Amino acid sequence: MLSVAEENYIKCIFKKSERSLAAVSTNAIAEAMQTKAASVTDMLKRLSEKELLHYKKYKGVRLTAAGNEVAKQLVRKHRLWEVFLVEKLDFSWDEVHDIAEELEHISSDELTEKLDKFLGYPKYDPHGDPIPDQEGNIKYRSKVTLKELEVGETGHVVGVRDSSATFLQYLDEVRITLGSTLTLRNRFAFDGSVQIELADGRALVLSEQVAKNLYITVNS
Amino acid sequence: MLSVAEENYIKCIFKKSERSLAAVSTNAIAEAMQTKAASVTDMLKRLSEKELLHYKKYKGVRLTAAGNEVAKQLVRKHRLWEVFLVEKLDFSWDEVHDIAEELEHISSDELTEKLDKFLGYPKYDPHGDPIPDQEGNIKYRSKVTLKELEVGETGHVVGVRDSSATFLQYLDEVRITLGSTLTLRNRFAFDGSVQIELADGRALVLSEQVAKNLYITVNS
DNA sequence: TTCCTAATTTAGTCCCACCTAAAAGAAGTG
DNA sequence: CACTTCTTTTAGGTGGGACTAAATTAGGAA
Repeated sequence: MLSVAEENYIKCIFKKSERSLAAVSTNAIAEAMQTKAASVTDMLKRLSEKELLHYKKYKGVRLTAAGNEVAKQLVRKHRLWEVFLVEKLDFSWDEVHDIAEELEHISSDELTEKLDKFLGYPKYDPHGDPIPDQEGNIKYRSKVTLKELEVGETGHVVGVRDSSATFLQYLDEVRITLGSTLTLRNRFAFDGSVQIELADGRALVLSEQVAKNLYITVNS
Repeated sequence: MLSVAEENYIKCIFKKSERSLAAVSTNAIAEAMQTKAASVTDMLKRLSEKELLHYKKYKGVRLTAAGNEVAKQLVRKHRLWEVFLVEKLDFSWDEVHDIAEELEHISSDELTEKLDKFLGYPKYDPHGDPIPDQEGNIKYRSKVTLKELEVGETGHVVGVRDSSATFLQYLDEVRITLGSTLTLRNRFAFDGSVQIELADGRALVLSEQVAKNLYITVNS
C-alpha cells in the first residue's frame, strides 16, 4: 500500500520519463512537485527501497517495471475519473484536473473496472489523452501540433499540450473543442500566428502560442 | 483544510453523539477508531485547538457547531457515494462501505452537489439511512426493529442496524432487500425468533439476532 | 589539471499521527 | 476515609514527509 505522496512522486517521474527517455533529475522532480530537492532525495531513497525505481546518487532515477505499473494505473484512474466528471457530472474540461488528482488515489481495483464499464470503456479522456487499459497498455495517437501542420491540410483537434485552465477557457471562448475539424489556411511569418477555418465556416487567427499547444491528427 | 485522520475522528464522535447525547469518552473513541486512548487524547487536543469540539480533561468531548457541520457533510458525501456505487456502478450494498469511506474525503463541494444532482437528489442511502441535505439537515425516519413489531403488523424494511458484510449477505441470501414488505406472523418466546410473511407469500423464520438488526417502518 | 558553479546529498528540525509506559484523576466499595 | 480499579492524561519515542543550512559531487571552463 502506497501513500498519496509516494503515488504522486511515481506519477511525476513517469510523466517526465514519457518523452525524454533519459533518467529524471532530482531538481526536475522538485520543481514539478513544488517542493525542495532535499525532500525529493528523501523520497527517492524510500521509493528505491520499495523497488519502485532505480536510484544511484547524483545519477537521476528511472522507474522499475513495478513503478511503471503503478504509474500507469494511476493515469488510468485519473483519466477515467475525468471522463466521469465531464460526461456524467457535467463539469467542463478545465475544472476536472484537480478533482481527478484526488480521485485517482482511491485504491479499489474493482471500482476502477466498474467505472470503466459504466463509462462504456472510453479510449480517450476529455483532453484527448489516451486511457491505459487494465493491463497498462497505452495507445498513443500520432498527432502534430497545429503549428506543424501544412497550409491547406485538414485535421481535427485531438488534444492539448498545455491543459491549464486559462488555455482551456480560451478554447471554450473561441468554440474550439475536442474533435473540432479545422483546415490551416495561412501562416504568418511575422509573429508565427496561423489562420484556420473551422467546419462551420468560421475563420480564426490563432497566436503561435495557441498553435503550439493544440494537437491535431490529420487522418482518422 | 482537515486531514483524513481529523475528519475520521470528527465523524466517529458524531456517530457516537447521535443517540447518546452524553459526552463521548476517550476510550469509546479509541475502540471505535481501532487505536489507543493516548493517541485519542492527542487528537482531541488538536481538534479542540481548531474549535471543532469542546474538550475538558477527563470529561469527554462534544462537537461544536462547526464540528457538527463537518461531520454532516462527511456523512452526506459518504451516503451519496454509496448510492452512486450501488445504483450506477452495480455494487451490492455490502461492498460499498469501505470504498465510500475513501471517497467521502474528496474535498470539492461542487463535486458533491453535482453528484447529488446526477443521482436525482436521493433521500436515503442503500442501507436506508437518510442523506443530509446541503445545509446538513437530516430527516430521521421513525422506525422500529423487527423485534419490536407487534404480531399481525405489516411494515417494510427501511434499514439495517448492523451493516456488516456478513449480515448484508445473509439478507441477500434470503432475498430481503430495502423496501421489502413483510408481516409479523408469529413470535417464539423460546429463542426470540420470529416468523414473517413476505409480499410474495414466502414465510420465513428469522432469529432474534436478525430481528434486532432489521429496521421496519409501519406507515409511509 | 584545477577551479568554479550548479546540482545533489547529508545533517539536523519540525509537525502529524501514531505508539508504550508510567503517572494521575474519577468513582465506587468496605 | 482509605483502597482499589478503571479511565484518562502525560512523557517520551517513532516513522513519514516536509523544511533549512551546510557539505559534497559532477561536469564544464580556464
